Amino acid sequence: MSTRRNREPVPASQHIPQHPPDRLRRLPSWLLIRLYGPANRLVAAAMGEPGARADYAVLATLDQFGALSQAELGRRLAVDRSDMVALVNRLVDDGLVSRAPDPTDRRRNTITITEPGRRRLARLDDAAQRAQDELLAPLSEPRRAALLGTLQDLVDHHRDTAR
Amino acid sequence: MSTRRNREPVPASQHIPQHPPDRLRRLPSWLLIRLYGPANRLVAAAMGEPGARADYAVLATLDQFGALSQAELGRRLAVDRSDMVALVNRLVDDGLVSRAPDPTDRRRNTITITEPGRRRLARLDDAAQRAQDELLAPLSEPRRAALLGTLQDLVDHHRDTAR
DNA sequence: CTCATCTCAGGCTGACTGAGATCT
DNA sequence: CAGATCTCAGTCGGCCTGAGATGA
Repeated sequence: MSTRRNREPVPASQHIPQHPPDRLRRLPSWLLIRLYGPANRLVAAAMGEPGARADYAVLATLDQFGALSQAELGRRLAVDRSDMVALVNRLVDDGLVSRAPDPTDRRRNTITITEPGRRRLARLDDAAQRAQDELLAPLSEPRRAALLGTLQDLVDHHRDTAR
Repeated sequence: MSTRRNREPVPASQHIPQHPPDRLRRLPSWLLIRLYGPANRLVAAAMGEPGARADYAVLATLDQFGALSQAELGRRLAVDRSDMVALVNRLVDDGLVSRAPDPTDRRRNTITITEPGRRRLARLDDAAQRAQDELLAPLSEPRRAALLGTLQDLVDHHRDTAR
């Protein structure tokens, strides 16, 4: 086990890049967790307003699948039922979706995307794409494609497993 | 723009897998953010105690680089200076590291790994490896290697960029 | 009766900010 | 003086639990 006690010469000003230990650099879980921050920051910055990432997820889901209940939105996005209430509240207040009781099952709220919601979705699409370019900047096209496929397989595998 | 209004036949009990929209499935940032949870859970479960992941990171860093200041620990691990205080406090209380003022620069605390700390590090090494196997379960060896290299490049690229 | 849905209230953690004291 | 370090206090968002009301 490599326990070096040598004191490296430590310069006064410490703004040279400082590497993490090899153990962590070789740990996929650590790298994934470590990338959460940058991914989050870049997307948030590209989209402007706070909470826009969650808006984007809901609007994209409604655009593709049509009107859904809050519970199904939560299942598709892995968002807690409890947080979905507040999220949909905000979207309704902003006029991006509408909420109406489902006539066929009166427990449910049917959430529908509105015209302003679609316009916002289109703008957020652009922001999302810009963020990807920054996030993946050091990667060639083939490596981006390989990464995408691998991440999809991991998410699929842990969709049920998780929780 | 694909706005389908067709009501899919919705069975009463909804425990069939529900996919996220294609927009998100093709978004590396979303996939990365989405994998934070599973990665975190698996590592935490394998390591047992809560906070063990952070312990592991600090102990691995001290083992490889020798005694470091809290600030440099924070830089190498991308942990906030403020959170590092509480983290080191806990490690000191558990006897896994020792904290002493640096004689050459009295602003700094020199953090050193202890013998019990090294034993805990070895145990956490095993737990970390087990967690990787679960996390990467659906991937072949070559794909795991490719993923590792890609994630390393991304982390390296955003080490300075981030923040 | 069981189960699903929506809602609210609240806890917990990780990431972060601001400010102050100390020291180089 | 500027800048680095350590510490505390506190905010904010994501994630999660529990419980109640309503309805299938």
